[in-house]
Amino acid sequence: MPAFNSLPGFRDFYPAEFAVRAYIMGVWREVARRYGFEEYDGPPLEPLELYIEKSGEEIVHQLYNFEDKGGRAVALRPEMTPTLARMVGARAAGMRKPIRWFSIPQLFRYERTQRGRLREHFQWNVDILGEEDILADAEVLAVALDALRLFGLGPNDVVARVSDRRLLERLLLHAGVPADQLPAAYAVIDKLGREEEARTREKLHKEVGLAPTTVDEVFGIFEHRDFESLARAYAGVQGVADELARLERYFEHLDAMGLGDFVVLDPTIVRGLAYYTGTVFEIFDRAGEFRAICGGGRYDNLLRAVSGVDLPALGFGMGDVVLGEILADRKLLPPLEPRLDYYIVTIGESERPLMLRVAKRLREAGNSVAYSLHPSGVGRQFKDADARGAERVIVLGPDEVAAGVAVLREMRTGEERRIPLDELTP
RNA sequence: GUGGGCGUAGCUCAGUCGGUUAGAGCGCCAGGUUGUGGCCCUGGAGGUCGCCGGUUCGAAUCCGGUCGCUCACCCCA
Repeated sequence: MPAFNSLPGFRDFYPAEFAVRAYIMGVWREVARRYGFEEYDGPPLEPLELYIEKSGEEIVHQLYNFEDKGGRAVALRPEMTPTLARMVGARAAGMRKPIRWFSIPQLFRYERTQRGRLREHFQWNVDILGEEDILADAEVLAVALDALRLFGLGPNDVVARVSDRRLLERLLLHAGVPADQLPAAYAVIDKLGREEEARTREKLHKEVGLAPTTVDEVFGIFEHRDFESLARAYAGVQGVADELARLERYFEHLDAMGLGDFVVLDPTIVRGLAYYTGTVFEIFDRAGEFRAICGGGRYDNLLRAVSGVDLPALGFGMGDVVLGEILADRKLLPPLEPRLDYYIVTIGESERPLMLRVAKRLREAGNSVAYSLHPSGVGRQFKDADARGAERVIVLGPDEVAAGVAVLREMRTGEERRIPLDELTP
């Protein structure tokens, strides 16, 4: 038994696990690049106030927070958006809009671990700041969906459920929910689908203070799951027609990007975070086996709250834990074995200086090269080459050196040929 | 915070109506094979059976406690 283990909810990344992590992050970076996003990062430790300001005191219970030696209340970042808002807010005046940034921070939260939830994870954050047009909303969702496509997940595997808090606000007000009870109502509605309807009804009544008839009205909203139905029922309500029209454009944009099959309208999606103000979405596996893969939306007021700069913004977070589980479950992780371009086998110790010169030359040309670090039998060296995934083996022995050549073996086919030594050495 | 399940080799697990020295497969190391990998054969290293205590002539096995992992609930960025 080892004397120490990693802390609960924290992962060791042995090479096999690190290869998965690197693959996932590689796809994230590639898709961000394709959409023209720039990478940034911030401090993993931030002032505790940065999170309390936005989400309330109770969030402290899920934070890794402590007082530093200078007496500051600090916290390990539980999410990236406040840091982003702080950074952009500080320099917003001089930055060309819209700002398209992404980051892959490691985030922390102190919670009981369970499937898909650890105490740390890496989360791909993609955000657009300084753009009000609904095309920005579609663009952000497209980035998330395109990444999932590149991982090999199609519209039969995953679905983005989309809604808009502005629309829901109009509908809830119409149903009779008091304006000052909207945040509480959002919090309860966010649970729909995760708990029984009777319980949600009870909470709306007892915790939000809605009359039973109002609760019925609220549930009436969620019986409509498409534009036509919503429009028929509520088009006459103040503002609803405009909100529906904007959401329809959102869907049209995604359709034009070839992503229409991934997206459905779902008025019950509100997201747990308090700061969302417009479109909101969550991406799930269609089978419903896993937690949400990705969630995001528009938060037009957060920058003003954090930095005093008024800048519309939106974005999403996609974690590596749930995504990794789904990719493993669907067998979509590519082979991630170690590999080498060359392995150099020597017959005797006298060839080792030549071996090192050859390796230097090959490495300078960009190849990965390895060899035994101690004298060893030829058979053993070949075993080592095979185990390390060498594509080619170069054999250096007295016969070859005397003839001024080396043997080059293609490990996949077993084909061997002799090549002049001066093609391998400076 | 609540409840269920599980802790035996690096990994996956067997072994538990208490009974010599705790096993297998895979992996690892080495040899068979100082000039050619995968397959095969042989050998080896590697365990305080999670920990503490109790019952007993005797505990991996039974009992109590504890820690850890895990699943679900709660919560959820």
